[in-house]
Amino acid sequence: MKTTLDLDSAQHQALLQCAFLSPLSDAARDAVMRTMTVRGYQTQDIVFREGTTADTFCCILSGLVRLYRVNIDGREADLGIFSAGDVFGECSMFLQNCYPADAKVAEKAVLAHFDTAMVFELLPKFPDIAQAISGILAHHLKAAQNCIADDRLKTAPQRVASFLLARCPPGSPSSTFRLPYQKSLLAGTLGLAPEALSRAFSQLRLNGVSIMGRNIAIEDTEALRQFSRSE
Amino acid sequence: MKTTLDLDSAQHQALLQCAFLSPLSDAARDAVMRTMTVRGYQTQDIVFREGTTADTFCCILSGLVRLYRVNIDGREADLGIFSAGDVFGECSMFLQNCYPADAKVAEKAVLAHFDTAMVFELLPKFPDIAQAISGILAHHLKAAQNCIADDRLKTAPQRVASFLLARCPPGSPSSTFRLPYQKSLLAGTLGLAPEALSRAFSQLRLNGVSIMGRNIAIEDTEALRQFSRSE
DNA sequence: CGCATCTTTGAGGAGTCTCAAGAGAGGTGG
DNA sequence: CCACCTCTCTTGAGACTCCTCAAAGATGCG
Repeated sequence: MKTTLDLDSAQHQALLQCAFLSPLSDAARDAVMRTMTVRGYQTQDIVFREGTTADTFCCILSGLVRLYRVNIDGREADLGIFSAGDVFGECSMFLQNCYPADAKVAEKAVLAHFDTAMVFELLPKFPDIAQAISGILAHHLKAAQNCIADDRLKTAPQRVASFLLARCPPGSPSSTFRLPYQKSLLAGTLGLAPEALSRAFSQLRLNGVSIMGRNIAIEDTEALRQFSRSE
Repeated sequence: MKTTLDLDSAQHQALLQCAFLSPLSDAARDAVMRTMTVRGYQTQDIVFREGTTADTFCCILSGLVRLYRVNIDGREADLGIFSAGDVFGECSMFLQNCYPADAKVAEKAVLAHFDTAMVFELLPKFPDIAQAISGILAHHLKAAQNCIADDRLKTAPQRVASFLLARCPPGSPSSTFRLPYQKSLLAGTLGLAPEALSRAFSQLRLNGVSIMGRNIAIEDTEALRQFSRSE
């Protein structure tokens, strides 16, 4: 394990509890950790670009990374935002070592890189590695399908409501929390222009949602859930 | 291998060349084939429903299957259409044995079912099985990401153009072929109302595409590719 | 405290959906 | 072989959602 940075305890925890490492046996974890490099990034740094050779895939130890596609005109479509403990870029391992999208740092980050080729070599010896990666892929796939379904079936305020409900503790009748990142980023992941997100929030005020800067208070989660499904 | 139906040679070929079985070693293939059941379906038959327990995942031997999500109002959003040789429902194996969408037969089909629990048991013994499934998941994920990006960056005519170009032999300056299924199904997979697809086709006539029923002729693939990326 | 960045609001327009009606294709039976 | 029926597809008109551009108002950082 080669680290060019000292990790704090939260970063260590993110690493060991991520969906890639946490299900592994000790032997498999040791083996993949030997292919690992840790690197720090500044906001706006490019982690990788679509179509380039995939040498590594990443686990986020801290910070935020945005995955997106770019148009020929330079317009961008967000595929997801990843935060501490998330794994991304792993699918390149099964796509001819080619990244299927761009990844850019959205907030100063520390990333653990695993060597794609070396981990691939380990698959036959440690069956639990492929299983862990399958689990990650399945969750990413389900998230992408959720995104497609929401884009096609829900209006902007309904999508925002779904997003907010996903970060309420399940079962609680009301909830208060802070948005995990700035609103323009959130707008992107929901497939909206920033102005549309702003207007969606205004409309949610009528449904018992208070917005003060990044702080959100939801009066009645059950009523909001109702709204998020049909108006 | 338990078959309740006789398979023709095309169905046999679809089975053996599918992304699940074709990369496997003989021993692994034999093992998973022992968990297999083959069943015939009529159009509109439900293969499985979102949220139900996933006993099996499927390989299509012939026919068409539509994967979609349903709204509380009954509105549907298509996640994909699968045809002979395609595998679907495999992600349930890593999602607590729970299907993430509905699957319905769109055209009279014969499906090979693999037992989810039994195949899962085989993963430690045959590492290539998890690897094959990872490959399928990665391709499904990339397709879903393509879908999100196209929905957000392209207009209806551009999405239709992309779809048509994807079924032209690569490198050919012009091309003629038949749509793989009826237009209302195609509209669904592109996230369009049937009327919008019809209007998109009208507009593509101005870009050198002839439409006669299901038969398509593309005059200049390169020009159409240009159009599909930016207007 | 001042500046840069992010967010909100307004107005206008592009794109797609819905509903409704007409045209076409494909299959069935006389 | 043709008339008929059904199903699919096309066309039109109007409404709605969301985007774009522009400017004003917050927010946060040095």
